[in-house]
Parts: sequence; structure tokens; C-alpha cells
Amino acid sequence: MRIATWNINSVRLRISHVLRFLIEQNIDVICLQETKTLDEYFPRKEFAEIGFVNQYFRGEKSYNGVAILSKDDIKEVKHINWCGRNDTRHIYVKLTSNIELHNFYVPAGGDEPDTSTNPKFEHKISFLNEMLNFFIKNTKKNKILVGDLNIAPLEHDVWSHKQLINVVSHTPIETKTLLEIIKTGDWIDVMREFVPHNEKLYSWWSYRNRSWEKSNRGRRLDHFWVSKNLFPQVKSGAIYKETRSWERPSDHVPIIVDINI
DNA sequence: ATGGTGGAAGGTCCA
Repeated sequence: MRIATWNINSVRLRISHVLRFLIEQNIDVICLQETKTLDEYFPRKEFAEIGFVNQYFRGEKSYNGVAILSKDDIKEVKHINWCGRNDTRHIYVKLTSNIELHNFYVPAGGDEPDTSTNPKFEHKISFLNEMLNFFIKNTKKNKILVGDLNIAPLEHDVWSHKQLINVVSHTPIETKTLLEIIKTGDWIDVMREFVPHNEKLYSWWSYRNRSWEKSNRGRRLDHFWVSKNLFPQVKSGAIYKETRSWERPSDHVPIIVDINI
């Protein structure tokens, strides 16, 4: 089974990109973040026409929004309202193989990395602490967690560890908490099993840099984790950078993982 | 130190 995750920054604007990607890469299950549309406007028909007939999504106008679309049946769908907000940042399903697949869009956190002055950063840290507590209690096997987690946890997940150490997405409180979630939840950070920790690895390049590819000031904000027991079944993991060069791209690129299930 | 761009909006917030 080939599972992908992608923050597409508007599913309606980017529908042709997503369809092209799904077809060209022969994806079976796609997890989207930042769909940015109400459910009534979600492009159901376009996805169904290329085989993604099982569609589960939660969206809102302008902000957030997550979706899990699958060619194969899905057994159940749920979500959690993290931090007591109904803000469409999470959805999870049970695949027919009984694997629980979580799709997250973690708050970006605003500019100032100070929980006492910046409510957005406070929200992000609270969200992470709730994730930590949830996955400490929920240590079942057969889980996958993907999404835009808006944190680049390792030194070489950013173009300059030194210059970004006080920039939201790479501050110690964020990276420490994310690594703690991985550790206590018994997760495997799949992409870092395929790319050594001393090599740069990014999934996002800012729109604010026109020559994004040449300057290559990226960050690894998007993630694909599997519970430890599943990792032997993972056959490949790749960040599909090509989409960043497509016309009017998302600032994030997809991750593709092949897993025998 | 600042601003750079893009998306949903149709002003302004968010990333």
C-alpha cells in the first residue's frame, strides 16, 4: 500500500496538482492538510473519478482542514478536538487492515516563540502537550501518524540550526516536545530511517524566497511516523520534491511511503 | 531590522 501526506494549501486551488500526483505516483491513500474549504465545497467528484471513492474530511472556511482519501474501504473515522477547539486539525481512520491512521495539522504558532505573549505559540505548545499525553495512554500497535506538524525537530531538518534556533518551528521547547512524543509513543520517524541524520532533509520551502531551489533554505515540517511494530513492513520512504517546481505550487511537498499491509 | 509571497477572502488574517 502506498500512502502519502501533503499540505496542499487549498484543495480547490490545487486540485489539478493533487490529481496529477495521485495518478503519476499511483497513490492508494492520501492525507491532506490545509484544505481550506468547507465540506460542502470539497471536490468529491474529482477524487472519486480517479478511484478515491472513500473520502473523509473536515474543513472550514479559509483555515485548516484535513482529509483522508482512499481507494480501498475505510472501517471507521473519528477525530479529536484538540485544545477544546473544533478547528479541523485532526482526523483519523481505521484502514481495512486494522491500522489506525492519524492525520494532523499542528498549529504553526505565529512569530514570537513566547507562550506568555503569543497566544498562537501557547496554542501550539498546548496542542503538542495534549498529543504527548494522548499517545502515552494510547500505546496500541498498528498505528500511523502523518501530517504537517509544523516542527523541524532535528539539527539537519533546517537549513541553519544556528540561525533558526529561536525561530518558531525549530525552538528547543518545540523540538524537545516533538521528540518526546516520538519516544514515549514508540514511533518511528520513517523519513529519518531512510535519510541519515547528518544529511539535510526538507519538505517545505517558503513562498517568500523566489529562488527557493537555489538558496535551498528549507525545513522538514511534514512527517510520517509508524508504530515500531509496523516498521519492518515499511519498504520505502521518500520526499517528493518535484511538486515544488510545478506551476503555482504548494509551499509543502508530499511524502510517499510504501508499506506492506 | 525588515520584508519578502501566497491563499481565502473581498478586509484582513494566517501561513
